[in-house]
Amino acid sequence: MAGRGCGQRGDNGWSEWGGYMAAKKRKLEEQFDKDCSNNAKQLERKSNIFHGISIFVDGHTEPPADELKKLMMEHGGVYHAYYSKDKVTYFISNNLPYAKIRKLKPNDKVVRSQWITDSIKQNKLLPTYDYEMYKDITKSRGQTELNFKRTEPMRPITSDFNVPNSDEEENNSIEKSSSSSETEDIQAEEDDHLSALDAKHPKFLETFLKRSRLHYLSSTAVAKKVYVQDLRQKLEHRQLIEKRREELKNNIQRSERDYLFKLNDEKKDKIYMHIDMDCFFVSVATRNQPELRDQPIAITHSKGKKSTTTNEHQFYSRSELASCNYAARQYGIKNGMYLGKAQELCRNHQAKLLCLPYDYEGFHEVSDRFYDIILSYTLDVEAVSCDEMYIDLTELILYLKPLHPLTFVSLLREEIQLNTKCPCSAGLASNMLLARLATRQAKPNGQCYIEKGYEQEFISKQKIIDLPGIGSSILDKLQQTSLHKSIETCKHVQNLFSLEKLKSVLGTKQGQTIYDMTRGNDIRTLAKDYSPKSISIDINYGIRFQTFDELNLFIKQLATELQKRLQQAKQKGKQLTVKIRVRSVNAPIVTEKFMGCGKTDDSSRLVNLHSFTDDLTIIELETIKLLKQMNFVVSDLRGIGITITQLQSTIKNSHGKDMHGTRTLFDCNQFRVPKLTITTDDIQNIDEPSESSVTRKRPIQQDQTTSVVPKKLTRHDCYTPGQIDPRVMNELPAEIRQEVEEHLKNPPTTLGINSELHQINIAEKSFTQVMDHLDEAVLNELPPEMRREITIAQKLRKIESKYPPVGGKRLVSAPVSSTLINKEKSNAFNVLMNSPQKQPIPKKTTNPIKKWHTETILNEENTVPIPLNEKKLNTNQQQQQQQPSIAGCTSLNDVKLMLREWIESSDEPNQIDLDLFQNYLFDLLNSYNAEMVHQLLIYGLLQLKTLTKTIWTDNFQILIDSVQTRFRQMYGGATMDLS
DNA sequence: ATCCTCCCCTAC
DNA sequence: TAAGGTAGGGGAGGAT
Repeated sequence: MAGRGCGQRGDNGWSEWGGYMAAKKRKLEEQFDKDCSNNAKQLERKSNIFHGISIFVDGHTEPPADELKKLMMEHGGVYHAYYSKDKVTYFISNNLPYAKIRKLKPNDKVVRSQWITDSIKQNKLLPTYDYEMYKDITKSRGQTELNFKRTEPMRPITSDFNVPNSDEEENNSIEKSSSSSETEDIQAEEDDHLSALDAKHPKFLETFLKRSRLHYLSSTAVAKKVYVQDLRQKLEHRQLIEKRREELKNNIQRSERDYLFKLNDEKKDKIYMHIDMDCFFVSVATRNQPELRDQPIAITHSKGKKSTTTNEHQFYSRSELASCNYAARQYGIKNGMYLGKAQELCRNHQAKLLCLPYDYEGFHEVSDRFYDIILSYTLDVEAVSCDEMYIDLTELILYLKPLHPLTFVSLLREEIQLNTKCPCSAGLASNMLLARLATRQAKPNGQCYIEKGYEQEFISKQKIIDLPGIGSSILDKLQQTSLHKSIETCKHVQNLFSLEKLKSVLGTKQGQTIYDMTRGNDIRTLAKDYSPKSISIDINYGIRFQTFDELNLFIKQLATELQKRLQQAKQKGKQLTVKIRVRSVNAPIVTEKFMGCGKTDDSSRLVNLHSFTDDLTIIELETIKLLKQMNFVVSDLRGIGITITQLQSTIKNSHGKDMHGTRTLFDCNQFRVPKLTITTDDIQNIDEPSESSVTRKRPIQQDQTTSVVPKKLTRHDCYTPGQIDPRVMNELPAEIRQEVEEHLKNPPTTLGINSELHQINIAEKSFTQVMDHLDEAVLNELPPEMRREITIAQKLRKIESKYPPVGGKRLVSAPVSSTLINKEKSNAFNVLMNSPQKQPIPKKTTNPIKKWHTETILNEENTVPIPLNEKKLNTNQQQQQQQPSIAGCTSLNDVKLMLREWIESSDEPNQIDLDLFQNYLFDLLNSYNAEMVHQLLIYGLLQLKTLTKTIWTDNFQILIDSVQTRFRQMYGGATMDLS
């Protein structure tokens, strides 16, 4: 993989950086390279000849890429820093290797840079024909494809000291095991320099996650927990277990040992097993070449270094070892170590480290087999990770009586070995802690049973650092308390620390835990009921942004991924935490590890969401909001994470049925629209899908059939205007509370309207609030007619909420609205109320404009625009004090950008979008920002002038007319001058 | 005294 | 080059 941008830059446009540039390394230059696009934004627009044209520059060009970038910006075109199959229309290059051509779409044109400069000279867009480099690109593709499809097979790369004759059969067999389609893809990406380097690249997140070992570990751990959990519900599986146990019982030949073993089941003796694959990644990668296992092996992304002529100027690789085998460990090599370091250790022993690539497909396969074998004997399993679990063997051993546990375990391990070609180790003991430590003792490829009577002896000699949950930090704390004595084993702790001492050094819980652990005590039982407590995404690699815009774009991707995870887990959360890592003041800008985060200062911030959510936009907006509260320089950002906590399952509970049933989570009293009498409680419940009890203790997760207990309101709580949190209500002094309730029942604005109408108003509010919170997934499943009804109602609602009475004059409820509300038989209504997923969502985040480019149901809608006079509805809504916004944009510039993107991206606007935009302009007028309205309309007209989009122009004119009408109403007949 | 937020630590 | 993710437990210290 060639270094991106290596040959792209001349000195052009960079004189301002002068000596700075000269002083820094190429990697640093790349960052400023990205920055160029920002500078370009401030460039003067000279023409629009490249309108609708976007380019990607590859390789060395004249003028260089930076200059081309600038030129494109000045003349209305778009420059992409990365090649994207979806976006780039012209590939600019003066010398493009064939290897890259195959990456292009058939219609992509490879054009010489001169096309750009000539076009500018003549001030018009010239035909590309004379500048195209590979005119027959489409034709030659078939051929190219054939030539390039077979990618260079992955081979084991020996670092430092190369394996002699590395091209021989030995390697071919390895190729076989590792040249999955995935590795082929990766290889394909690597052989040109278009791959995703940092988080600015649109594909970065995807490629990163695909390759990240840590992501693999955490995601598979969760997957296995879920898998075991699900299997427990399956009746068929219990039958399988019975069958398998039967077979086992019949097939074993008992030895003397078996008859000697007695499990004292009267004393309720327990027997736990911990089982773990040995150096999982390496074992899998070599499962077809076990003979390799004698030499030191590691799994790395880096291929190590091929050339081994001398030891001088060896490149020190910062690629981390995902896993290394025991042969490597004997030299002090450890998982997570930099490859460079590991190579050094090997070199010290005149050994060579064999670096093998990741084989994620194989990991999955082996992991699945490993689990399925064990699960075919028992479901008393707690999944720890893809290659590790705890098993409560008590019941199984009683069943297999008088079989010795270790006899069973050897049979089991044998089966695993045969089936996966990978070794594993197991530990047995009377509790989970000892079982786990026994495994460590057993490794590699062994088993160990700490029998009664040997437990104290065993635990005494265990190292503190080997206890689960004890890391270097805690060890340090312990050692610092008695500098003169070495504290290494459990025995040391037993002798030197009283319970009180431990608690004072480490805190109550940790102190107690360590006190117990060092004595071999552990009262835990298998965690059988898995439900996640948080779902999150963290990226601390490749984070390099120059502008907030770039960051925002990445956050959108993060939010999208997080939403996906929430939905897959069928969870919604009520709390969102953003965590950032910012380069420490003294840390170098260019990190030691390529694209790493270096030394950082970390901080986090959380917000309590208004309701349980898995909504992309809410996540995105709340994240950005929190980020804006945190002080940091964007270019110093090195890591970012979003965590959703306070989870609630969205699937059916014990009382309800799912979507296709009749009752759902949503189908609770609090979501029913009351018929006649309404209390303030009912209104509160719309906003707060919680049980009323204030006494239950957090955490809330135990019972998913009940909702969350209200938490105290804090400064972070966010409520939309017009909504009152019940907790606030409860805490108000009685007097004020009464007043507020009174106000809710009889808002001043409804004076003179009879009481029945109040109730309708409130009912209407409830219903429309519910409607606001529907998401497109639910809407999509409705029949078109219903959908339309709802969409119209949503629009009404939207408009209603945005139009406080003008000039003190109240308008009467429009008929549309009340019929809709009163029509309890209405299909749409019923379906809505039975919808499973819907929870109230803060209104501010339901802006459908977000869907401009991800068109969902809205563009299918055949919605008739609603005449202005029908839109004015009676409302109790409080006046919104916030600055009007659309799709999260408030500043003139942002809205302009969005407007431009909107116009450019479609041949004709869809009605909903137009309405939303119109509403937004009205909002601006209402907040006396006619100037902005004026500017936006002018800008829109200007954009349309350069295009020939008739439908657009017509629609935009209609919009302008409406705005003018509104403007006249407000400003005594004056008209905006848009000429 | 108890809760909450913002960390830190650990594990795979 | 390189792919330093995530879930969960728990402590410090401020807020209530």
